[in-house]
Amino acid sequence: MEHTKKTTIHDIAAKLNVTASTVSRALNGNPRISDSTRKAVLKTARELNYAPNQIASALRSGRTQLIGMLVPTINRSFFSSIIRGVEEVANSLDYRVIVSQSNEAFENEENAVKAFLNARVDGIIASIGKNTQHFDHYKQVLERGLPLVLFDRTTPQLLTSQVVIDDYQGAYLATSHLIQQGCTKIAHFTTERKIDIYKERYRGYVNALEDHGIAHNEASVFSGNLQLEDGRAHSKLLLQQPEDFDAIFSASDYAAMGAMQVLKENGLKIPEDVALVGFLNEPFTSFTDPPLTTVNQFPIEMGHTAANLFFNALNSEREKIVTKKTVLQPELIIRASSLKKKP
Amino acid sequence: MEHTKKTTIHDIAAKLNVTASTVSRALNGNPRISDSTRKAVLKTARELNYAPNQIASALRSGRTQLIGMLVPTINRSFFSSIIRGVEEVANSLDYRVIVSQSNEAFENEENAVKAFLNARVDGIIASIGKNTQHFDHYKQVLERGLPLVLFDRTTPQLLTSQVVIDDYQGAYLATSHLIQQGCTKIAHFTTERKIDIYKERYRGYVNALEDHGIAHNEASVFSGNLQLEDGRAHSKLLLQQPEDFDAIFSASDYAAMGAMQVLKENGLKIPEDVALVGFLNEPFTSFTDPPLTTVNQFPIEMGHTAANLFFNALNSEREKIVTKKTVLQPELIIRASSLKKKP
DNA sequence: ATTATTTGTGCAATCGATTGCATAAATAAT
DNA sequence: ATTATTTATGCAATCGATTGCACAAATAAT
Repeated sequence: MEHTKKTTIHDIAAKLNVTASTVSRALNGNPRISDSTRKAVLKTARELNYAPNQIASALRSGRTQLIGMLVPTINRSFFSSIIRGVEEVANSLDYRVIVSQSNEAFENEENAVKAFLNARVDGIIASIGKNTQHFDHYKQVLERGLPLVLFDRTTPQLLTSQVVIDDYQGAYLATSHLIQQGCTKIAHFTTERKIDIYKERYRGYVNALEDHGIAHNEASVFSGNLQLEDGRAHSKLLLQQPEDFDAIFSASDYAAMGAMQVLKENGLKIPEDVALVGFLNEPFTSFTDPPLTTVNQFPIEMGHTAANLFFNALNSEREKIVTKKTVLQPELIIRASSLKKKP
Repeated sequence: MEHTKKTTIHDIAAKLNVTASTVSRALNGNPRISDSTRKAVLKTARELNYAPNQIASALRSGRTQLIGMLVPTINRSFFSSIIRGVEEVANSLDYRVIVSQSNEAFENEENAVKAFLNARVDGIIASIGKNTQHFDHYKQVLERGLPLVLFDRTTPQLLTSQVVIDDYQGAYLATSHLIQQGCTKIAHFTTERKIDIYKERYRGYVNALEDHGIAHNEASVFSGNLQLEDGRAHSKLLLQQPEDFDAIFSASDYAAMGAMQVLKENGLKIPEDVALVGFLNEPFTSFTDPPLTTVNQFPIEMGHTAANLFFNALNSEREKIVTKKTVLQPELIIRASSLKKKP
């Protein structure tokens, strides 16, 4: 099969009896090209169905129009929505997004960043893995003068732009809501992991209790991996404890779901006997019975913000890169699992 | 800030008093290089922290190690899982994946393919949008001799490798299962859209009924957009109809979920009064009450398969590209929503 | 010992677009 | 009419790696 040979600026140049330089300048809007030449070039380019070879352009100019995007897991709603958000902004500016996943493995994370650098991406947008040991690979990115934007899972050890949601505020809203619904004995599911976001949620929970004059009892806080099974296990313990409880605020929707299952299995009514609030607005939360109250993190908007920060950094003078930490406000989505009073 | 200048093969060459050609050959395992030189080159490369400039390599060799991947929507579990699957295989072979989404808009689809070609990807893996008007943009890909793999939403109009699941079989399994559970009046939710996969599911439904000697009644088939609201609407109609029904097989989990809601709102018990089966194994299906029986499409495996077909095409002689249609077998995941008899 | 073959490197062109510098032609200034 | 300036284009190097061809040195064959 005869492959359509791709047209280059040289083909256009030959047809018009000018040089490739002239064509290149005409196509790039260089003002030193006469109107007549420019029009002729554009016309011929269209006729020959010219498409620029971005690889050649990238080699010469040093800009590939590629963004490397690293997430722990591609097929988790939160992350895929962020990718979506980044893609939307990037594509509108004629940038493309390369995705890689770390699967929470430090080695994968290092390799992905290296691969991005070898592919000569113009910068990186990433969420740090749970098992990250150090940040040397990210520092290399910064040393090369490339924009680096961290989202959701960030670190103060890197001086670079970041986007997070206000986890404290989300937890505070969630807990306050439960209190407003008349709950006073509110358990909390969290994790030991040293990731800031969970500490912040814990802090929001504690502060909301205190601000409403409720003594916070450390026996009501359960630590695990925040998966469905953890939520189930914590709930069983709760049921065995002598202390009563009338609500659970879980730092993850999955663990909240585990709680919902166990509570229902034990004949407890939600929200009448126990009110339930999760975190993250996983897609399934609107389909549980009852639907689960949760905290929306606006992942698509987070993606937009990350992309905007990226392009800010990209377009600023290297010396003047403004590193900016953007904190998005979460939203409490109130559903039946916590709604004891009719509003 | 001083940016670490990237080392090139010329730096290595200079240090060893050889030429760049020799270095290039040594690094690429060309057999015409002596062992001693090769070792020296590798050693120096390591010392200088050399990383190849893939852009330069791509320009010369014509291979970018990039795969363009086009999906309708990035943040839908099915598609993000396929992306995940493709990414896993691609990364293990040192290829990177660029993702774009069409949002089901034909124009976006065309633009994405063009952008991929301009970025000089080595090939494309795509799922056709619902509103695709023609396939010229895909034909261009093939004319350039680039591998093109279609998954899930494919078309016989393009002679290229494809991966689909056996929708007919999935529907047949689902319907047969309902019959085995004792159901005889089984409604079906489908869509008018001219996409093969839904026709196949419809066919599987009808054939399963006939094979079990159950007359198929067109009044039990409801057509819509297969979203939650459609499922709700269809179910309300079903309840108003004089004919009785004891099961619903929905071609989508969302519509099945809508049915579950309406049935429960009307005091019907699932599965005792009406058994329910969906399709796609959306993540939420295991969290509904009762959990929803559905058909698993193995999206990650589908991504693996798509990637493998891609690399097969890439590595075969252009003249001999074997276009292969792979049909994956789906799995019926039986959950409480359809389990009337204890097994 | 002479010719043929193999082995290891170098030379230089190439991939396609970009860009600093030079230069011819056209226009403006004196 | 001559010089200065502007305008439009060409020349050639460059980005970094790859590769066909040439060629000297080393080894094998006669």
